[in-house]
Amino acid sequence: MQLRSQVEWALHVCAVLAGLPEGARVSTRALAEMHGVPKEYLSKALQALARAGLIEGSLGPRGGYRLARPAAEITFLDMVEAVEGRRRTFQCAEIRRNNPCRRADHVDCGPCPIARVMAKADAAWRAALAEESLDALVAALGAEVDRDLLARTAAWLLEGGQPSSA
Amino acid sequence: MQLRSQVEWALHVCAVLAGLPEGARVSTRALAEMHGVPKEYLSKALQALARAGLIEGSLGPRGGYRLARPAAEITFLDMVEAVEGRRRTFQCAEIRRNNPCRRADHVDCGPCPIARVMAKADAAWRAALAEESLDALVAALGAEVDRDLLARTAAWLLEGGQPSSA
DNA sequence: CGATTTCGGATATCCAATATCCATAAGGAT
DNA sequence: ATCCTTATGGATATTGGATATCCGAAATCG
Repeated sequence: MQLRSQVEWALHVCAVLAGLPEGARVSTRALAEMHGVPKEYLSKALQALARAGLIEGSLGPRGGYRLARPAAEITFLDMVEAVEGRRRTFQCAEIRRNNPCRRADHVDCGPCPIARVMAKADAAWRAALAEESLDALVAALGAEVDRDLLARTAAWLLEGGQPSSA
Repeated sequence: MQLRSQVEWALHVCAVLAGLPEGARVSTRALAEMHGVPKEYLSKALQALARAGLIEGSLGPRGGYRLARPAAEITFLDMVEAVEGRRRTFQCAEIRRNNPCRRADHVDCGPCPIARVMAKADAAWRAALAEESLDALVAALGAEVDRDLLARTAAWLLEGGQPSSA
């Protein structure tokens, strides 16, 4: 049970966007080059984030993506679910119904107790993700990462990154 | 991000075994018929549970599986990890290292803050699973499921289930 | 011995994740 | 107006893991 690699990309991209001056846009190409991932495929993750209302893109030269709302109002859960979807990690197939000892008219009293436990664990995972906001992440990065590197990276992104030929 | 269907099977199988008289064995065939799943494939899940020391199989006629230790000492986490493995749901690929703005000699101060958050959520999920024991599940089933159905199913299993031809 | 059952390797099948390509629409620069 | 840049979204490989089946070997029981 692995999260898609797109989730990791999305989280890093949002962290980058949140660390830039408000309203600044960055192109998919620059984001892809920065993280060393395929541009066309990263684009799908960005589209998912945009559909979820977390970021917004604009067309044309100097176009690109920026956050659609303040980083304080974006949680890890928002970002993960935007890319990964909201389906629970455990999907109950109700195999208890296959028991040949059941009468044809048997009715279950309630949801499968096994599924209930798994759903509780799933909820705990999502709750932990919902507790962490994007701006807290940016604060942590600001405290831990070399300031010069952050500044150079921001400048590089705002210039559009290296043209793909260089 | 979906758990394998084998996880669901394993949980149901353990619940069944825990509900039987101590030491009673049930064959893979009976378990597969009861749950309506392919015998040979279910067998793989049972082997994983056995490798993890949760159940133990025995060869020969009247052979089969039984719990390897008391249901009170088996948690959902034990069962899930036995089948699904212990790899974290989020695998950090360290894509921050791909940033072209980095100096060649750059050294990170600590683990990727993004991975830290994801690991915390993963830990919350596992903690929730570790809190639920197999015997609590059996108790819940005993309280919720029709007593007659439980008794009929147990008898059916101990008799080896329907021969596959019937 | 013969029937039953687990064990584990080999193999086939299926599907979602991964990855690429392209036509289209739209915005900015000149 | 025209050209370049960029996001959008559909179509289409490619890949790897999950799913599923088969079979020989070993062990056990009657």
